[in-house]
Amino acid sequence: MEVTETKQKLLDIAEALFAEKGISATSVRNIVNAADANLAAIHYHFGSKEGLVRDVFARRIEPVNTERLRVLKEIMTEKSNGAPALEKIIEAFIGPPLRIEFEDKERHQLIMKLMAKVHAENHEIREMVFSQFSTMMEQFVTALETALPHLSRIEITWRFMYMVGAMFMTMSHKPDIEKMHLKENESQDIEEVIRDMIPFLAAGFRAPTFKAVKNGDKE
Amino acid sequence: MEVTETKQKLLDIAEALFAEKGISATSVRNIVNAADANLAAIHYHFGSKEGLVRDVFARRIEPVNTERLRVLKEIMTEKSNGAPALEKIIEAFIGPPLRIEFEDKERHQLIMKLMAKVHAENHEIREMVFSQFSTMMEQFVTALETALPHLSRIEITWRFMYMVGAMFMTMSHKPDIEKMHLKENESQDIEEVIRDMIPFLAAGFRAPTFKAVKNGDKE
DNA sequence: GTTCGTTTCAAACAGTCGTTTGAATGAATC
DNA sequence: GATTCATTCAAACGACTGTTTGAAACGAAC
Repeated sequence: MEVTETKQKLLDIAEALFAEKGISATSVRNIVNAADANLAAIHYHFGSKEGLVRDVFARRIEPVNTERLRVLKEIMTEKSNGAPALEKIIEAFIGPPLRIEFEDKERHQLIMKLMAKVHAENHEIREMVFSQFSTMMEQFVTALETALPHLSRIEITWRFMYMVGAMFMTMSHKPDIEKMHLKENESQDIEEVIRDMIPFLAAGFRAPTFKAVKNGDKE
Repeated sequence: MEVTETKQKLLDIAEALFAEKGISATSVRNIVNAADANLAAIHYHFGSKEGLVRDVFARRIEPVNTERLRVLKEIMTEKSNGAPALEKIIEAFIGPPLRIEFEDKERHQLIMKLMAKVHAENHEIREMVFSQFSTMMEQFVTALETALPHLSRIEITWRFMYMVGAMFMTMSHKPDIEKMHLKENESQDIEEVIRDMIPFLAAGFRAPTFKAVKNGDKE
């Protein structure tokens, strides 16, 4: 269908430009020029620039969160032997967003930078992303509560946020780290990166709280 | 001196607006209006908007990094009994930026959000911040190498980035977490937050690598 | 009291911003 | 072949962007 071709192209190119320069620094003229489309195309297809921004994000976020919750549900039902494995919950959260590069090889860096950028741009976009995020987060925090009975809910929430931060850093700075430590144009396999994140995060989650250490608690 | 008053006011208000709306979404007219200054004031005092942006960041970043390195040096010289304490290195890194709110109570949230926002705005600002950051980071990674002999330099770099991510999340989402778990207008003491971050991060740093676990290594 | 250097001011510069308009296109339906 | 529909197009809208200008205001130094 030739109809959706322009729309698709606008989404793709807008995504790339947003990731590169930021949303408010990217003009609709930048986008339509790069997409070989007319200036009015964005308003025809998306109503406004904001509509385009919303669609750009929605297209990426929704499948990631759906996959996260699917895997989490799988883990929580199959935990026949007591508590669910902490490592599996972590993997269910950080795996899907980091792994999308394999469906979309060429522009994985762009998507990742874009996702990391959500936290800086405000508008209603941040609200939209956050509303989708917070309901999913609650389910993960609840799952983590069963795996980490020594932590209160607020303590788990804090540590969950640390995990989010680690994930974002990986998203936006994987190429920088590779540039520092690897040979030119060499790239670390994302599965390897995910595998190496998990021991760090799992050990962090399992760590006794400052309060527990102070009181000399065993667990 | 009445001279610097306007300049100071511009820096303060620009900082607040940048943190609130982002840099490229904040116009020089927004700033001078909020500061009750003339439109040309920014170009008179800073040469350009970009000069203002640079000064806004430099004013906050330099003292933080100086303090970080001062404390790190202190730790590394007093480690008479073998390896330096991992917890102290972590504290030297996350403490100073999180603690600046006590020097600047009213707008601590703004500063924090602004810092977290650096990673999204590109320009030469990101370069400037990153160049200041990377030399400091190298010194911390080197210090961590002595404290964590079981990790390679790239593994430490990755985990260091996770720590940076955790720090940024704390910077930009502390109020959100408080809103979720505390009574209205109640706020968590930043010293308490720092204290609770350290066990998480220290345990993460100490965690054996995936490779080590797979090979059945003891340490 | 006049000169000097610093700072502030109003006004205008050329561009760019997101958005709107109404006509032109082209393929599908009758 | 005419009609209908979604899509594209060039042109213009007013508002806003960062920057520049030259005059006005200011206190300090002589």
